[in-house]
Amino acid sequence: MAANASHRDDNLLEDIQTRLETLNKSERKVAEAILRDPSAATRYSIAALARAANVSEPTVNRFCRGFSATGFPDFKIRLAQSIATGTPYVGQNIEPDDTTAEFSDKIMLSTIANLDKARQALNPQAIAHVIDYLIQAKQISFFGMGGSASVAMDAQHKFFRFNIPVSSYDDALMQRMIAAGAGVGDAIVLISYTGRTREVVDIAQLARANGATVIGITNPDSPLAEACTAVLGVTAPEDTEVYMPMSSRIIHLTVIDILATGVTLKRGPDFLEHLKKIKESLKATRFPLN
Amino acid sequence: MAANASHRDDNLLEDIQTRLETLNKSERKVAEAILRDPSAATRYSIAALARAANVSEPTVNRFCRGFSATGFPDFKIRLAQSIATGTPYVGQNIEPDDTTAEFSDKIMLSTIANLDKARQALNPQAIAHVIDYLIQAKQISFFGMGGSASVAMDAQHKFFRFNIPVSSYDDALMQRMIAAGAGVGDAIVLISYTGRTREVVDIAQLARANGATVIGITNPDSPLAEACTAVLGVTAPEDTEVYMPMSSRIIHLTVIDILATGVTLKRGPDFLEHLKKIKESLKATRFPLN
DNA sequence: CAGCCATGTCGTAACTTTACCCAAATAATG
DNA sequence: CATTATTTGGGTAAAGTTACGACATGGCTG
Repeated sequence: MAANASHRDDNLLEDIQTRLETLNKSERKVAEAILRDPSAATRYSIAALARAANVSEPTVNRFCRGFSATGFPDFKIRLAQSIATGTPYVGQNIEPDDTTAEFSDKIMLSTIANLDKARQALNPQAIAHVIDYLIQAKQISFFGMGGSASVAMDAQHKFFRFNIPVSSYDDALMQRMIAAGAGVGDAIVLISYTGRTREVVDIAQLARANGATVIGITNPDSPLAEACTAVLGVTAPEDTEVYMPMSSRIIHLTVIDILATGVTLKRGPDFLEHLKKIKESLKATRFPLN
Repeated sequence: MAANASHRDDNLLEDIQTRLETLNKSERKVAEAILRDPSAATRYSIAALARAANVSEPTVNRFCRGFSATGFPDFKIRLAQSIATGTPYVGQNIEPDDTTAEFSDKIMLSTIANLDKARQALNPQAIAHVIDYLIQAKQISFFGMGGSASVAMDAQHKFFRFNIPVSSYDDALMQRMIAAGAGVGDAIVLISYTGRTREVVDIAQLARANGATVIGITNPDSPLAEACTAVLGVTAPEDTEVYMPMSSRIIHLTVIDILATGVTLKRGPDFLEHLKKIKESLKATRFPLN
């Protein structure tokens, strides 16, 4: 896992994109040639790329060095990895005249990219702590409003399989009532994209004052994060683009998956039998596979 | 977008792993040398790799050709992509004694891998059709049961912003009632992981018999898929592993994102104003940024 | 108009690939 | 069963590419 971590964080293509402005004339030509068709660039020789960019070979070489590669071949390897990480459309927004194939791909890729960013930002220690809290809880409530309501509901559905009492609420009043009645031994998981919704922060403070364990799946530097016993930070991807959907829901869901898996693992092997029974119980409702 | 699709599906590292048995003595030495440290292999020259594997340079070259590369440099590029595509753990299941960091990473990576598979399998034409159906609909209902209930709910939340009447149901009886009362001009979107739940198939047939447009987001070869007017196939990733969560929900959600975006785009620029207003309306509920 | 930075030309070194050859293993035949 | 074809696996060496460094030139700035 650590082995290739070093290559992970430097998304070369993104770098090229952002540094485009700061480059001088001929290096920009190289950058543009690469961005025009990044995957083709990985197949070019230095001579071919030089020709495509209308510059000389050493210029290409210097360009590569500028991006802290030891030379052109090294640069190509890094570029190849960067492409595979899935960013032909890095930063490229959805345009009104995109074809269905284009915007579909952009959405998929940006979702993937965001998940990967979240993966890198993951804090295993914090996750381990939250799992411990959840295991100790006598009762768990998942709260989410607006777009996070469905995440809370999904969490309930997943945690339902452990035999702790679990509920989810998308209604502010219900949430407030639960928070008011909560106490030591109760865990409340608050899911919020921004972590800035007043109502949600209020509820967190109320529950915590009553002695409940309050867990936030939210933006790490937000009022909500401060109000929680433990926080799983999901740095919100920028929401500047009109058409781009929020991928935060999807990251939140994946975090829920991780928590549920963590709880399952801690429960030990005898618990697996219980899970299998639940799975079996669904078979009767289905058409058999041929 | 199509440009790099060709390289996408061939996971070289996996290939090497599986074909290891079928290789002859010295080619196996090469394979082993690569597998010993794949990311280091991308930095080797052909001579260095030959030395590491105790074979001659042409042997390495022949090995590369065996994996349908045009030569060693091409092979290295493909290897680099294969590593970046994120296969430290792909295929590797979660083990009971995994650390938090390990299983978290595995879940993230497998989710990403599944999303990428879905991306490749995407059928833009089918998506375009479904978008057309949704735009023409006078009313849209999203149906999902069990784990898909939250997906349906999320879809409702997203489509709510377009000013068509939208609802979502996770209750079989309600779904049946809606299906019974549906008619031409109504669109019903059924979300199901397996596509084999009897109840869901029934409902699809009922709604369709009444003239409603029935859209399935489900497994393409399933009874449900056959009962629908249009299907967005999401080939279900294998569900063999006990600990691994189903990533199908996440794929379904992303498909919902794509549909919602498609509808937004078709609605044209004046509609963006409407969306902005909705966004603005939420500001009052939040703590300001600083 | 002097100096410096940006860019290109050319030659060389490193690397990859091809062509050729030998050895071992396998199959075939007397 | 032995001996000889034949195929397969793999290495050596030379030819062909590709990339890199040193140096030269041209354009821009002060």
